[in-house]
Amino acid sequence: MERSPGAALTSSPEEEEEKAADGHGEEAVEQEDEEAAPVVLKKGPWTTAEDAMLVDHVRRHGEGNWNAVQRLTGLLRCGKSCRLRWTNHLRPNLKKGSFSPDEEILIAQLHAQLGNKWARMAAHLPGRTDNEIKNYWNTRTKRRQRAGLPVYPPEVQLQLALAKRCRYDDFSPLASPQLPGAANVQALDAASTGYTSSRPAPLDLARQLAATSQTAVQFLPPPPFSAPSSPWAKPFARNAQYFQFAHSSPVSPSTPTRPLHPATPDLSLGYGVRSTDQSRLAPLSPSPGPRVELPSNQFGQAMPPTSAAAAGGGGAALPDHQHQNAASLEKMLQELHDAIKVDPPSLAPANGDAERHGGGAVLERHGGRENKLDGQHRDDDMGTLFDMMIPRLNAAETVPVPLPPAAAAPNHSGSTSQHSSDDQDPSTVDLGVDLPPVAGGASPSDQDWGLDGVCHWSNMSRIC
DNA sequence: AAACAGACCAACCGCAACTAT
DNA sequence: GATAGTTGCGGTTGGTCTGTT
Repeated sequence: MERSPGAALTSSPEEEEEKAADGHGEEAVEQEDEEAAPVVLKKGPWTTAEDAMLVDHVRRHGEGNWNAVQRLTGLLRCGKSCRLRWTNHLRPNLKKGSFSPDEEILIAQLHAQLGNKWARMAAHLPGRTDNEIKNYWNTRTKRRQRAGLPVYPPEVQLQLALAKRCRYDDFSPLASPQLPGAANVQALDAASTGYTSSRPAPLDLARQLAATSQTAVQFLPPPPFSAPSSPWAKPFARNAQYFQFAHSSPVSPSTPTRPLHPATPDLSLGYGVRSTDQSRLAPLSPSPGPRVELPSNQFGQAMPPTSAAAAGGGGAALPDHQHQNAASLEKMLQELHDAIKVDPPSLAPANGDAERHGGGAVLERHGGRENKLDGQHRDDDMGTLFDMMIPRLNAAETVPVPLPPAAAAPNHSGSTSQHSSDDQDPSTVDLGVDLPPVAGGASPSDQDWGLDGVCHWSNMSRIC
């Protein structure tokens, strides 16, 4: 193990650059090595001269053997630091700049599937580093949590809800056939990364649900990078509009576009809620392999029940597409009711389309089984799902729906820390659905989302 | 203009897995 | 198999930038 000996050198970058330029030749370091003198390694920001030395070293010797860099070049950096610098800043084909909207969506999906597996996520985002993704995610989740906004975009929330509904034990014996054309991150993960649990990741279950029931929850590739606006970091009203667009360019080689399934209802909930079948939501989980890693869920705090409403930016003056979204949600909810065979709370008028979906049998079978957990979780799950969806319906249809108290259990850990992440029981995965205190008679939707623009990212700083 | 807060970013630290001896 | 060295990963920290008061 390498430990940084001694105190870090503290001087200005200019000074360090000068030192690096004229002071640290190979001879000097070799001399030090011969004398076995302790080398005080430098810490802190890299100078351009150091970068040049490192680049030159990699050009000559290739990547790897990072501890030799200091020995061969005289660079007063530990191997770990060199590797980090190269990986995060110097290696070619790095993509700098802010994340595109589609990258943001993909990150959310990957995080929902993988948890805080930044390196694995980075593998699906060419040119991006794990550190970059990690910083991005932590910053935005912290901001969103503070604002009481959902951590995940609605489409991912829905998949999580489905996954939560379908407990692991219910599905573990089932095969998980790949959906048609589902070349995706999961396939890559399953093939190239190690899963460490014997149970499938939560989002696997949504896929299994989709495959088992004929309700066909479809998971499609993420949107391309050429979106005109950020669907997540921008006001949701605009998001919904954006996701009405049709795209075709692939995100990356690992997330190719795929043919759309013509007979598949769209369950993408907000980000891609369309009355058509054009959801591009990527498959979020591979077929359960021999080892399945459960996603860490470090977000103990849940989302407000109105989170889904944000996707549509619903409000008194709903644009047409948002009405469509609401109708689509309504239909989706009805389908889920039918599929899971749980009486929903009184909602908007039932949609007759729901009965044409024949997913109920299988789901009923699973839902009817006694779970390891107490029987309440079933209601909790549905409540969670309803909570995500109903407020949005409320916003669109002004149908008041009482929120199940079970889903209102807040968890205000308020931290994005990893401490609770990896050991959390995935069967109790928090969907990020939280119920902030609702004051007065206004609905959460009206209070929290869209109607007055408080959900806009630009307003975040003022919320708290 | 100054103070402050938040966002963003780069880098470090500790740990674990992997590999070579 | 044991040990040391190396690499990779994830969490955290601290500095800088930017917007707000």
